[in-house]
Amino acid sequence: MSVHQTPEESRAADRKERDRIRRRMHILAAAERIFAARGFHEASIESIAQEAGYASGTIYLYFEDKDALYAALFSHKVSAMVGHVESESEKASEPMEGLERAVRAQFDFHDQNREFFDLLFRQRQTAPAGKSTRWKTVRESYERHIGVLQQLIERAQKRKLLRKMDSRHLALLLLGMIAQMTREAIREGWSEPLQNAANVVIEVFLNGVRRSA
Amino acid sequence: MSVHQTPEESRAADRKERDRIRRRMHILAAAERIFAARGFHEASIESIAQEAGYASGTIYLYFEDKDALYAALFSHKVSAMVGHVESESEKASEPMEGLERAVRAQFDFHDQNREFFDLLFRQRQTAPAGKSTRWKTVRESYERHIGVLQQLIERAQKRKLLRKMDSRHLALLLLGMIAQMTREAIREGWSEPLQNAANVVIEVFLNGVRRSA
Amino acid sequence: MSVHQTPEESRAADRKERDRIRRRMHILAAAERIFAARGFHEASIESIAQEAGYASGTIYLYFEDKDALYAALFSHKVSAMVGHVESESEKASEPMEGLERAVRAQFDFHDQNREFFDLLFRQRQTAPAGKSTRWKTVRESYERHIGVLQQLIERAQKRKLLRKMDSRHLALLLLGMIAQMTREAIREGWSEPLQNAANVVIEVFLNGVRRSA
Amino acid sequence: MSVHQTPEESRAADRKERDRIRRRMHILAAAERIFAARGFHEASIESIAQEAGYASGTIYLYFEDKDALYAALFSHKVSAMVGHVESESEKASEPMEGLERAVRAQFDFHDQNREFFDLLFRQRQTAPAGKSTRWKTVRESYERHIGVLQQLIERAQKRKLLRKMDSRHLALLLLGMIAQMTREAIREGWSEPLQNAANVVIEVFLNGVRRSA
DNA sequence: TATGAATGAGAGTTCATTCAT
DNA sequence: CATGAATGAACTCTCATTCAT
Repeated sequence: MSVHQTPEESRAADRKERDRIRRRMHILAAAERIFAARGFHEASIESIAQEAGYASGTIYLYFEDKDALYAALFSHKVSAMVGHVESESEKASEPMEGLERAVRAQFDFHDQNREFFDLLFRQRQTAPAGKSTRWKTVRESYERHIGVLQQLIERAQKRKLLRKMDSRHLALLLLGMIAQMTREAIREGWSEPLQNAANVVIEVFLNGVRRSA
Repeated sequence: MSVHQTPEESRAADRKERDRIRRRMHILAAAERIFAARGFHEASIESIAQEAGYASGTIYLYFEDKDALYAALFSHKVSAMVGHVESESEKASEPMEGLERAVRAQFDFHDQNREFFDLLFRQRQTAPAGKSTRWKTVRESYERHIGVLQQLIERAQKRKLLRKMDSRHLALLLLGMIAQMTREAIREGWSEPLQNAANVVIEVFLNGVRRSA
Repeated sequence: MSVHQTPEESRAADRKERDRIRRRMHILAAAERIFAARGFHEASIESIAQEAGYASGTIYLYFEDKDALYAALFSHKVSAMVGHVESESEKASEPMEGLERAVRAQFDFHDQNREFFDLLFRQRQTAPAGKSTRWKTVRESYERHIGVLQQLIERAQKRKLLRKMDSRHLALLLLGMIAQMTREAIREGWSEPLQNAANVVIEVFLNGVRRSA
Repeated sequence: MSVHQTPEESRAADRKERDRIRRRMHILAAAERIFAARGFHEASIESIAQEAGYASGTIYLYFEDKDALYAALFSHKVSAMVGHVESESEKASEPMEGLERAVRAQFDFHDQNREFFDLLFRQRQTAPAGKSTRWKTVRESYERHIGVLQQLIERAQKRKLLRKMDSRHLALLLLGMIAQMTREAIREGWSEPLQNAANVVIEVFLNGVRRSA
């Protein structure tokens, strides 16, 4: 009732909050498995709840509705991906290595989240009516992701390591190639990791396919 | 009732059949618009029928069920795309030109079918239970599509115009880049045609992005 | 336009009318096969029309709606059955023989119309709303049918050949036994004719099953 | 979540299960009224739900589909009938009394379930495609029902109380007479109980209708 | 007369969401 | 906090019926 809290109350509240977040993440993980396996519409709240070991009503204590759960999953995953790619690329001392690291990091991430990426690529591009704000953050994360690649490219261009072409276009092309290889891996059920695919993508992206005279 | 037909009867039957096919195509076109705008699940038969100017029951006179309509749309579109790309590439006298023509033809096609391609890339990779035969032809068309690019690449490799790399991988990378640019065009609502995007793709694919010393 | 007809016109009109009745009967025969095989709801107008060699719309030129067709079938069949049983029983010179002939005639009829009788016994006892007048005649035929048996029984009772029991009840019991044997024949797919069943029914009905001391 | 249950949990689970069964029975009772009044096809799930005081979707929490509800009703009723007839007949010390008790028990049961029996006799003899296992138990109950009568008859035959005739045929004839009287009671809206009808059936079955010299 | 394409009401069924316990 | 029974809107699909040809 009071806005003032004793230290104990505060600590208890903290723990409560932490517990709540942990349970939220637990549900999110269950949702990922189910959504990834079946897609948005074929995945029922009931099945997600079951996967998480809860009853269906409980989901609604942590997420406003099905779309919110879905959006939260995307938000979480895409953020993590950007973070991973960004931090990996920052380990490099020079832009070309950074670019290569970024591509490898991306494939890494895909490797560990194959089903999710199938979902990601299939994602409808337009948010359902009335839920657009919710998807804005996802969109922003995605933009930041492109931005990371774009910056690396631009830095390399400044150092005259890469040709002068529209950096956003180039970033998109890189992503397109990565996405396609991941989808192929899913489709064909590739068992080996995607580092080989990473090599091909980097090679083609940097040097093209034309036979040098 | 009779197995014998007068010429008139025959002609009348022909016209009936043609009419039927025309109406089918009309529904298919409506379905394309609705499916493309909303995706499979969000698109209701009712809305497709309305778009086509029919009552909902009428759809079922032309397609067995919703999935059949969806599959027919894919079958039709993907076949047309393969045909277009293939015939365009065959106009070329030598493989490198053929490859370029193929890429441009593909972008051409995307330009005229932007929404559909959004749908295509989002397409679930597994057919719904019990409808798998129906989707086999779609899958085969898609494979043939990759095959066309693959062959062009291989021919160029034989003439030592392209480097020796896995031709299927290269074909996939090309498609991945094309797909990504098309999605970007949809996402951003690009108004200009995609030929500029085609140039970038061809340039990067052939020469890579590394600045030659 | 004129209400007066020349003799030719009259004859032509007669033939037209006869043709119309022939086609009606043709449809009725097709309807019998389909209704008997599937029951009222599972039988579609389309399938009946097909069976008759017509298009579905044509059925409506001869019958007001599906229920009317169904009722007409019952009306026709039950009338025929009563007629057959009645005329057979009238060949007898004395009531007991008449009763036996009636039972045999009934089984005869069932034998030639097995599927239809399955339908008859399954028939809903209440007419659909708004169609009750149509079913009145069917009901009346059925009553007349019971009446025929009842009269035979009463005549035999008057001659002290049968015991004094409620004649309507006895008529119903006879019908009940016949019906049950026919249904069993349908259920089990008996191939031989039902005359053996007729013997059992007559024997039991007349003499009961108690072993005489 | 835990496999271990405290006694309270166990009791709570028991009550839950009992509640569930009670609600199932409640729906079954509503379904009986509606099905009996209208037949399978004319009875909508919506109307059954309404009769039970539920929304339509709720029905599906207790029964897989409409056919399952229908089959459950039959299963339940026919089992109860067999049980009732069997246990009544077993109260008798000798077969003839057993037979009489069986017939009376059957009429008893019909008296309390008139509408249902109208439905029972109208029941389609062939199960819908893909649902045949569900109907097998109903069929088996029905066979057991005939079997009970058959056994009583055979026992009486062994004691030379009844004549040597096919016992299954005799059982069927009994059932046929009972059914017919029940249907007549429904059709005519008899208000008095059916024990009078039972007397007639027993009398005719045992002694026949022929006037002894 | 006959056709059969088109209709649209109505059915069964699913499932996200709510809320009393 | 968690539950899961109940809800009811929304959807797909069927088919008796109509009517322009």
